Amino acid sequence: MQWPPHDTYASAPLCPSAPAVYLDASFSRMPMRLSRYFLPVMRDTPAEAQIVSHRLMLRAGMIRQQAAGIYVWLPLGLRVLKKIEQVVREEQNRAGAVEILMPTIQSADLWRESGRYEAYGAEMLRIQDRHERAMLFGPTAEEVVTDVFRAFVKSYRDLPLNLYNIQWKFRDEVRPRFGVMRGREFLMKDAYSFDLDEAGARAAYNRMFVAYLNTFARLGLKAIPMRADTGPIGGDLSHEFIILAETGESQVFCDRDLVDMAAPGDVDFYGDLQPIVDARTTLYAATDDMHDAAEFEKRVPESRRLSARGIEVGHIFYFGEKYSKPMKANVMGPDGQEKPVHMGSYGIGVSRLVGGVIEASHDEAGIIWPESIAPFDIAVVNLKAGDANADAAAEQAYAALTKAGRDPLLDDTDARPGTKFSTMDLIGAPYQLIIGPKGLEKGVVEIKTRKTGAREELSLEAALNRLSAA
RNA sequence: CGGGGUGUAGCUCAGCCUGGUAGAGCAUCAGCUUUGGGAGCUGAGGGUCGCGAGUUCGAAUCCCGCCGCCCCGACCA
Repeated sequence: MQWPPHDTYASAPLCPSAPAVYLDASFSRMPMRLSRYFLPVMRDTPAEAQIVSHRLMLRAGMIRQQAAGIYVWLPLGLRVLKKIEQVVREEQNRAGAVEILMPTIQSADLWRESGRYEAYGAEMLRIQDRHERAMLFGPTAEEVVTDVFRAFVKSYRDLPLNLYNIQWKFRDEVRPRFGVMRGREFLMKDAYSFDLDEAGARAAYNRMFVAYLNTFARLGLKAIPMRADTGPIGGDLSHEFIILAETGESQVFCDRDLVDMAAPGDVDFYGDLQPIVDARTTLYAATDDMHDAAEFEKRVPESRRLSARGIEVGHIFYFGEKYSKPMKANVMGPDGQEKPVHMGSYGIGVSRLVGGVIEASHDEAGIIWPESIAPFDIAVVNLKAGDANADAAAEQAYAALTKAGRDPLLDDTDARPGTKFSTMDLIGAPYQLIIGPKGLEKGVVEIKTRKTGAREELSLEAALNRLSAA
């Protein structure tokens, strides 16, 4: 096939209707008009979906199941996924972690070194390449990152180091369910810290702990760190971050005071983070497998005892020399002695969070996105496409909001008003700017706040000022 | 992996028990009428009834095998 000359691409806009300024690979801003978009919403609820996030993601045209626990991400879902990914990335970077990208397909040999090739059960998807070499679709990446580390880092002077990646993983769950909340293929942020000793590792752990608080807060979630099982390693350095939702997978118990504890926000990640961590780990909080009813009642006054369902959205873990020792990831210490590096790993289920956010934020009509990750932040609804006044006002609004750096979706289709309202409520943009001929005759448009349902009539100019400023 | 379901039009489902030419609503397309919270009328298109092998004159329906998907449990980011 003959490819067009390169400058054909260079000169042609990727989408004829979209000025170059629209293009943004991070999806942080990509205004769209519905007539040119792909938004296959469904009125009926597919029978296979049981929980609300799964139902709403299917109905809103965010995903399509391709096989059990494996999904196609449709445009609307992909936008949210990318926006969550970007929030996670920014907070990892802020906490000093450095992004890499590791392969999805890994060599079995690495896993034999750590001993996990045999230890990992049927959840690991084992595959063979054409040379009959044993490969696998990575369920996690400790081995790969340890291999990277040992190849390049030899001295304590290069520590601390935290490498993370955001990559698709595969775990061949016996029973995938809850849509993307427990798929087999899932997008995960996994970070790996490397330190000279346990004290250094604890500081690394605290940085991720705080980064997680900030990350989930930016996603509009109240995430509570709960002590998790540390397994054979022991110690107190493992926490699951749990969001509360009625459909949560596990029962959790905690002190109510933890629920509304504010995120730390701007902190010095290389200062002392221990007080921040302590403030959130001294109060009682446990998942059912770690729960101690007697201790719960002893430590938490009855009025503050909270028993609820929770969804795990993050997990941080210190595991010391578990991988560095068998894989010989050693560093030279200041004392001239070579020793295995101390490691920790820190996961966030990025694709799971899409479902998790919906579980935590929806109503009968559909999804209610937090502004930070909404696929579109403003839905501009032209109630009567084809009406000259409505068209002009809607186009003006769309252009102004785009220019103001917002991320609007313009519904310029000729569907009926009721259909438009239902669709926009379903896909959950935080604000709807409703423009119709009747309002324009009176000189007003309407702003509807999705979360509260509050509507306000005001002039187009005032509406644009308000929505541009946010 | 144990237990229980289910598979019929894009979606939700009826028909299966008791075998006899494939159905409804929504969606799609055309036309007309409508137009501020999922419109109405008329017409049209759309299905190897999951796959395979049986029984039978005849199978969506009965028998056997396989596969997919869902739910409960165990397991899990």
